[in-house]
Amino acid sequence: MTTPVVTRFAPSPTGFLHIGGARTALFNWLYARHTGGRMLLRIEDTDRERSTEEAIAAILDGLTWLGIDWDDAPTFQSQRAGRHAEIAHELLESGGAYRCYATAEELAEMRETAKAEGRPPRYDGRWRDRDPSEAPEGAPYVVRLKAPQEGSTVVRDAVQGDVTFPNKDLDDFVILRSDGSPTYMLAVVVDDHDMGVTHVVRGDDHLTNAARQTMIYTALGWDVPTWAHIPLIHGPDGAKLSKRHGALGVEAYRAMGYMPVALRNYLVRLGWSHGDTEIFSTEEMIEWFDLAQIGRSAARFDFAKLENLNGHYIRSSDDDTLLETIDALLPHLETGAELQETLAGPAREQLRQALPGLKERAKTLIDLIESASYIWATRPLAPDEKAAKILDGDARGHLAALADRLDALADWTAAETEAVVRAYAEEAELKLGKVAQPLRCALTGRTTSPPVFDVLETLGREESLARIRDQAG
RNA sequence: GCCCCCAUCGUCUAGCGGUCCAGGACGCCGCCCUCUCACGGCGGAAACAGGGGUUCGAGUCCCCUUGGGGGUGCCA
Repeated sequence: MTTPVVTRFAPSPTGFLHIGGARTALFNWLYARHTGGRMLLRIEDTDRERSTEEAIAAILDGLTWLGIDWDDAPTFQSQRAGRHAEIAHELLESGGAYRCYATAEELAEMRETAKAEGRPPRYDGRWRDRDPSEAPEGAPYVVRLKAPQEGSTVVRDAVQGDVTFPNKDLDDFVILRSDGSPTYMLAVVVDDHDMGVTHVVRGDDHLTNAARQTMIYTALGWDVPTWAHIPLIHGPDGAKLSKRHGALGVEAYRAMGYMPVALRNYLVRLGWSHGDTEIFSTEEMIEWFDLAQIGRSAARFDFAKLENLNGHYIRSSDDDTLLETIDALLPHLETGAELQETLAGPAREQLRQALPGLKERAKTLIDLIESASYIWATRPLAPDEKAAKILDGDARGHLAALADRLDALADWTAAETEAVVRAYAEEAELKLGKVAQPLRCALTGRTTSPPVFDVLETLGREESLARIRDQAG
């Protein structure tokens, strides 16, 4: 009989759910679902200064959007401070911890001397073995763990293997602050233990903490959970992910038009693999996910691949699903309200019908919406804004020049137009398609690029417009 | 500084001692399909960081170097 797996995702609500956190949550979720266990959610709001309600909402919203759910109500670490302190005092009584009266100045000095002497900056244990009677009367104190000084602590990690830390490198860290509040180190251990967490799946940056936490578990006589420290996600340049890169909240990805399935699929392949498989359904992910296949090296975030995946999911979504996805996205877009209104009318049906043709070339939902904008564009278009939206500045100029040439032909045919367009494109060293597409589509009566009418209208080419319409039948 | 981790195409990765003159995917480049773009199809360039070992045999195991990253708080 094996204990059912309990994982947890424990974000600190000091910002949004960033991409790394999202993947950590995903891995925890997949592992729990794979094993038939549970995934719990714990909000680590111990740092009252930096924790905000908005951040909590953003995190829950982000998880939900990604399709990650959790079992039971979320635990709020801040509400468990009493329990944390209780354990700290237990440790104090059992001799596993001690009171330290060193002041901030002393600590700073300690660090500086250590640095100057080329030693690692660690607490020197000055109160470790001192008699409590020596304590300054009524002075504030912190509680430090009486960490073993000899030997080593081994973190048995499901991803990293056994990682050994010499105990002499780990000092007597603080577990209870002078104001009686617990530090992260203590709080995590107590919470994970109380919540019955069996597997701690989190970022690589916590590996050293795992050693310290192991010490707490040991001092308490508790079972150490299975660790799984997953490699971090880096920016495209290999440096730690920052705002500069993709360390945006997941809501930013939503706003950029990425579908949750696509982001999830992208994320799961960052650091984890199942042979050569690239596309996973949710069921497949759950079925195949395992800690053993998680890689050990950091991965770089690559927008191009995400985009490709997104395009894949847009193409393979059926029209109704796509429509629903767009509906869900609209509230999160700046111009969404307007569009929502539009799509409540007949434009909705037009959009649905245009979708099969449109979705073939869209990389994001934003692309999709923009390429469909001819449906609800107000006519005649305001020259500068709307036209620019449809064609960029250069293309617009080229189109005008092209229209000039076409007008110069007395009675042009599709073939002639083709020739003129080709010649022009060659002279202007243009990608043929960019300029020619709208015209050619119009000539053949294709509607894949309806903007041509709008553009010609905008350019005031009434004559050209009439001809094209004629030609197109 | 000290401790820890990592290291296969530009990127994500497969590879768990021989079947690897290293496979897939994205991106890139050609060609095909085609009224354009896209989709799709076909093909191509592109990697085991370097050096020592171990072994009959190393991308795969060990060590060193180099290069990345993380940690080193009364933050989490």
